[in-house]
Amino acid sequence: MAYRTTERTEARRAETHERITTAARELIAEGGYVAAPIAAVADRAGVAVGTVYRHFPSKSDLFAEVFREASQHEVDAMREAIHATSGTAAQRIAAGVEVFAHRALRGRRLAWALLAEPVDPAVEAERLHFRHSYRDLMAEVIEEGIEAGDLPDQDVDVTAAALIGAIGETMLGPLSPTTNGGDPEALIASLISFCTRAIGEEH
Amino acid sequence: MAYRTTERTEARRAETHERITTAARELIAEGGYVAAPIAAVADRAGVAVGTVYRHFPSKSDLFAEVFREASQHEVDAMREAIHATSGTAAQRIAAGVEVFAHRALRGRRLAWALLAEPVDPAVEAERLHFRHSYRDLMAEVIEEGIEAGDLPDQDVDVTAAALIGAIGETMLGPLSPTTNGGDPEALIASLISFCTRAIGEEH
DNA sequence: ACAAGATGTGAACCCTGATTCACTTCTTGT
DNA sequence: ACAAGAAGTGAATCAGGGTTCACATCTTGT
Repeated sequence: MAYRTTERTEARRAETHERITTAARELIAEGGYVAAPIAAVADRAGVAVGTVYRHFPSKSDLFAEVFREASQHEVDAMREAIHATSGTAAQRIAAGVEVFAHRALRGRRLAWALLAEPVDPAVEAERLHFRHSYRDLMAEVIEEGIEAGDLPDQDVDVTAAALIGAIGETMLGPLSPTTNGGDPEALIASLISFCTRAIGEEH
Repeated sequence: MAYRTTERTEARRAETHERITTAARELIAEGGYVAAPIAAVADRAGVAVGTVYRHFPSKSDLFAEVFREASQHEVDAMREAIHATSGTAAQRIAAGVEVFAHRALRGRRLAWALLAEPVDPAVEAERLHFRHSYRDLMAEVIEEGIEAGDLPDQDVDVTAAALIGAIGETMLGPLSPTTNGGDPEALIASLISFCTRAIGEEH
């Protein structure tokens, strides 16, 4: 063989790869999926269209990866907040919601894209996956709350799913690119009250 | 003028119009939006493609109308269930959820399309509109519950939004064309418990 | 320096599905 | 019966992006 990729070459390849995903993420964060056709991504990344296809078999794959990375970030942040908090289930969930909501508000457009914007099925599948990750976070806390005797018995999975739905829907208002107005902080406080009641914690 | 549309002609036109919307709704109910390109709609309705465009300025308009009619149906059903029920706020909301969930389960594919399937912006706008209708139903009941002293004071709009999110997300599981399994009745019961706790009704 | 393989290029291609429009057919009023 | 307007037709057109591929350039091992 007259060629074997060396470390430096692989690093260069990885860098191009990342330039592409970064470009895609930025475009989505600015204008959503419609604002990110392959040509625009390539342009922003400073490569040719064909290069994108040297790194990703299809547009779906590229966006699935971008989506996955961004979502994982958010899930990790929420997990960290929950794990860093000790106290009742309601307090821990409150911490998670707080972090989720604030991060979402800071990067509204991207949050909206991750949360609700229409996407093609491959990406939708990723979305589903991460919704489940969020549910799992909630379920874990609730489970522990029940075992500790702080929460009444309940179908943990339903409660977790419903909480995630509640959080998502409530945040949709302030996040939506069309709508806007109202005090986000008050809304977050109300949302946390809702969650506290919903898991059945006495106050 | 040598021509003035008469009643019979207008009726015929209305009938064609309806044949088209019905065909579109049926196709969506069977395979979602992707299963309903204009050509397929025209075919099922027994008209030519061009005829569709004599009745609707664009595909978006056609689908917006179909979506609107179908959604209005569902909202009306829920409203009726709520108004037909007397009792505490939780009982009335339970009745609404019950009806919503059962109707959705009966027409899963259509419900999924109305609730969550990716659509173009014009239709998405309709979706937003009807989400608000649902919220308003919830808000009304909660408001009355607070006034009657059955419910603790709370931000009615947030609670209403969160409830709708919770219901939607929870139903997504059984409705999703991909996923399936579990006992829907048990899930609905758990969902109603969740809603009852979430509005803060003592039990 | 040369061969072989890897990476980069971007104009051309293609596919899908919405939309148009010249033409036919049907209705109505005289 | 005829003119005028409305409704219906469907092949042809168009548009927008994703995807390809023949070619150029760069890297590595001998």
